[in-house]
Amino acid sequence: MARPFRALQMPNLSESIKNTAWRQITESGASTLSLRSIARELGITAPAIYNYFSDRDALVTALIIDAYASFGDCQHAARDAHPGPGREIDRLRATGIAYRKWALNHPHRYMLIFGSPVPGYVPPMQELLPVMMRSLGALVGTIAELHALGRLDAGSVPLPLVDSGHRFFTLLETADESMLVVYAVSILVWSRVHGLVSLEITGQLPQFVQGGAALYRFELESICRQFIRAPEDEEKIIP
Amino acid sequence: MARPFRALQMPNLSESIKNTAWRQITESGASTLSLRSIARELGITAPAIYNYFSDRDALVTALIIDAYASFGDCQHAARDAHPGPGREIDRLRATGIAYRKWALNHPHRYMLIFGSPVPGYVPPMQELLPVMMRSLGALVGTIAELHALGRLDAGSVPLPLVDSGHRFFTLLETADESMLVVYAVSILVWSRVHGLVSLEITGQLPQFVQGGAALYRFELESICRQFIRAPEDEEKIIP
DNA sequence: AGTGTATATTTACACTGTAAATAAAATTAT
DNA sequence: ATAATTTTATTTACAGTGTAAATATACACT
Repeated sequence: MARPFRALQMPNLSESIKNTAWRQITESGASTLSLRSIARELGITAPAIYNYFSDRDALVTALIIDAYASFGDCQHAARDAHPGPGREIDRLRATGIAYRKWALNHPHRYMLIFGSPVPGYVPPMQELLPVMMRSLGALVGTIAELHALGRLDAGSVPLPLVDSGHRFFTLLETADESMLVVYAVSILVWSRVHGLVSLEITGQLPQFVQGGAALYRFELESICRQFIRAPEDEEKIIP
Repeated sequence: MARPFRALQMPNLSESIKNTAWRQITESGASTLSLRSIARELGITAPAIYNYFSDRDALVTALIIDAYASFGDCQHAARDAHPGPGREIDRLRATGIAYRKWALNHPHRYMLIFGSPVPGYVPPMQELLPVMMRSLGALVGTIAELHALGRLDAGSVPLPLVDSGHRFFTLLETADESMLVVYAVSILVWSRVHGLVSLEITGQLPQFVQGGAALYRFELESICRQFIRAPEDEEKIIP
């Protein structure tokens, strides 16, 4: 007996595989992910998965892409909740708060995309870079808005040395030189929220501090204080 | 045939096991660590390791403790390279530079202790906390010195809410209330260097920036600028 | 109807951690 | 010196993993 006709019971098996994979990941961590256990839970055999994902790594990559999409959606939603001119700082704060919130809600997904994810898995960057860029686009975009308004105080931040041949360079929508300072500041901001959030998620912060929320808010305000200068109020000065 | 007499050839097998484990980790990552491959490389059988480490997790824990010791030694050596009063900021900078240097020299060890280490491994915090505290003691100590000199500008940093029953509380050498602000600032500083270093190590920074050194130096200076105020120069003001 | 392709199965192999029983070497006690 | 004991390694075994190969069936198209 081979291939009992299940085609009507499991319409899109590819999605089902990813779903149960997520379930197992959020339940017992990304480390115990196993093709056999996924197949067992779905009532199929393990090699059947190879029709949908050529590899275990291919499945992990698909999961990572989904995670980036979910993360990016949250980031953009938070930013777009404060539209209009004059509310750039609100947008920056909102993306910051949403960053930690999403990470705490999906700690395994966060570690899957921003930490060292899975044993032996090396992320295919050329495939992940687009979704990664898009997910961080909410932050970068807001920083760019502040820069355009002349309200970005980057200090003497070292500019990224991006060579034109680098693949990343082609992904910049507006690749003009003035954007480099935006990317430098974005990276610094990203690294700061990532540092605090990753320590909190991996359980190394609660050993010291209960309630990472207050510490995180303080850090967000420090970031705003360092990189944002007050509006120029040109009407008041010029006349 | 059982137990060929090898006792003279392998004096301290426990150390040899850890050494080859480190070799395999630095060679192909902490994920591909395998008791069997360690045994194979040492010319013994896999179950023999169980005489020295009750578990695979026990071996990983031993490795983590060693990594903390190595990291802590570097941190303290960097700090102690600038002794004497009036050089507190040099000590802070030195520990910061040494932090990144050690992490880049031992990326797998860094991820082993500060990232999500190994599949299915949950770190026994009550065992790791002492070495962890000691390794971060160089930073905390320097921050405490600055605080004692009245040069710490903590702003309105939220204080850690440590309950007296918490095990961490008993580990503080000087558990007076005034130290809480020192710990809060230390955590913030730690999270910032960790954020940048972990992004760089996991290969997510080079996609954007080549040369994380300049960015890291900028971040260290930002940290100093935020948390350290100029010395009071009492001789100049009072008379 | 017949053919072809997609999808699943079975089987198999090389790996992993680890438990149990066993045996020899090393140490200690008599 | 001989006997008993402990330490340290062995072999064997089991359950689990990813994945390659061959096979067989359901479905779609000609």
